[in-house]
Amino acid sequence: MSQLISLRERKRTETWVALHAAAAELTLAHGPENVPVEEIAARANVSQRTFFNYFSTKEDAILGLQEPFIDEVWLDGFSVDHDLLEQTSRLLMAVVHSTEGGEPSASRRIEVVRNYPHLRQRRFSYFLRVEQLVKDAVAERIAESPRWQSAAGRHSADETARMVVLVAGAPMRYAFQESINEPTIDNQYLALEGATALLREVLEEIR
Amino acid sequence: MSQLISLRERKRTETWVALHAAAAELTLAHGPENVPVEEIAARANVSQRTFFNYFSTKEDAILGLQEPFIDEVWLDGFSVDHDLLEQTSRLLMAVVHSTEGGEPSASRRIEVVRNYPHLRQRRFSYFLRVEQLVKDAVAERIAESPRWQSAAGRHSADETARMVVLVAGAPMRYAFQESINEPTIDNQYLALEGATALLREVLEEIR
DNA sequence: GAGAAAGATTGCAGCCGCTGCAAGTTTGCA
DNA sequence: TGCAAACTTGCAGCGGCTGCAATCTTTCTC
Repeated sequence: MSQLISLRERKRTETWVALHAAAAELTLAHGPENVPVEEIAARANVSQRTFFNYFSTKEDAILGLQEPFIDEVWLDGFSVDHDLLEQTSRLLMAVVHSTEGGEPSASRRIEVVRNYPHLRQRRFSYFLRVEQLVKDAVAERIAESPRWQSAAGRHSADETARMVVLVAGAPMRYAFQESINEPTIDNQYLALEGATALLREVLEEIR
Repeated sequence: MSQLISLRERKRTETWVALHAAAAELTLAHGPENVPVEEIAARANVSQRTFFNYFSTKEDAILGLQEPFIDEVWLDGFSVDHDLLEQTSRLLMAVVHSTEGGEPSASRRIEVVRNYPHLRQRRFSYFLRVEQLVKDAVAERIAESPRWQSAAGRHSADETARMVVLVAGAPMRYAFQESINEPTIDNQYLALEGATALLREVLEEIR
């Protein structure tokens, strides 16, 4: 009864973490090009073959990326009729935050991403998958909302949701970049606050 | 006097085109995984080694990507005081359009991108570089504009420009996706028109 | 128009990321 | 305790990509 999760499962996440940590640390020390997968695996006490059972790519290991998912809980207070922009923005952030893992790895990841543009790109293209996931969730809600059915007119829920996510994603992209440029801002949520405000200002001004 | 460009230069772009064409065609025929670089090079009558003198990556060759740049001409009518959103959007499109080359390769590229998600991601991350380029151009203009100096208040020109590009980039990302989903729309400019309109509607509704 | 300089192409040898397979080991469950 | 499912591992191999040094082609200069 003490073990809510099986030994197997525990072991698995353990080596996952070990591999990610090893990959990130070695990368920070020597640069991604100078760190063979073999070395990463060795540092985590597994074979090279096992490494590729956990990550399909060396870059994924360095960044500690895993399949994004949406926890139903995050959708609890979610209403498309109120502050849709900010809510969607937060939902995006929640997904990224959960799959990227908070913990000490956060600052490590930021430093990695800051130093190596190639990895930055990888992270952004990971964000694309997240956006798609969120888009589907939002589209579903919009489709159910009476308000949007009349309002959005000739556009489908999916089309509208896609655009909403694109706009709502802007603060998050911005926050990504901000955390790269502004090392002192560790907490990306902070950057996100500022970005959302800035977004509103820009939209106001652009009108 | 007949040769405004040197023979060397002509030859170079010739084999560039040949390589890109070979890569794209073979990919459409057999899928990117089943097309070794050796085969692409052979079809373009060059050695494999030469291939890598032209493209740093097989994927780049398939998509025909090259370093993005901003032609000064495109900035002629550009004013940050009027329709900034649409103008920036068009600037983004101009850059992408010029570097991706119009010609017959356009429809080929769309098909490639539609069929292979991995290449789609590559194209998107290419778009990131374009955005950064455009951001710098816009930031410069904003910095010079009296209107923005008073308006944007506590944000720097660079910050503001970054956000503007992010929002203005939304229709373009949307158009990318649209051209993927809606095969009949060959001309991405058309998709862009619709996307910009949709963006305005969404912004209106979201308020 | 000859010869030097600059640029492009090529083969070769080799590193390393990544994969499929088949055998071995560990964990979960009845 | 014994079987099934999950996980690890070694091995052999493909193929993308690189540096290097030799050769060939275009351009420049006088």
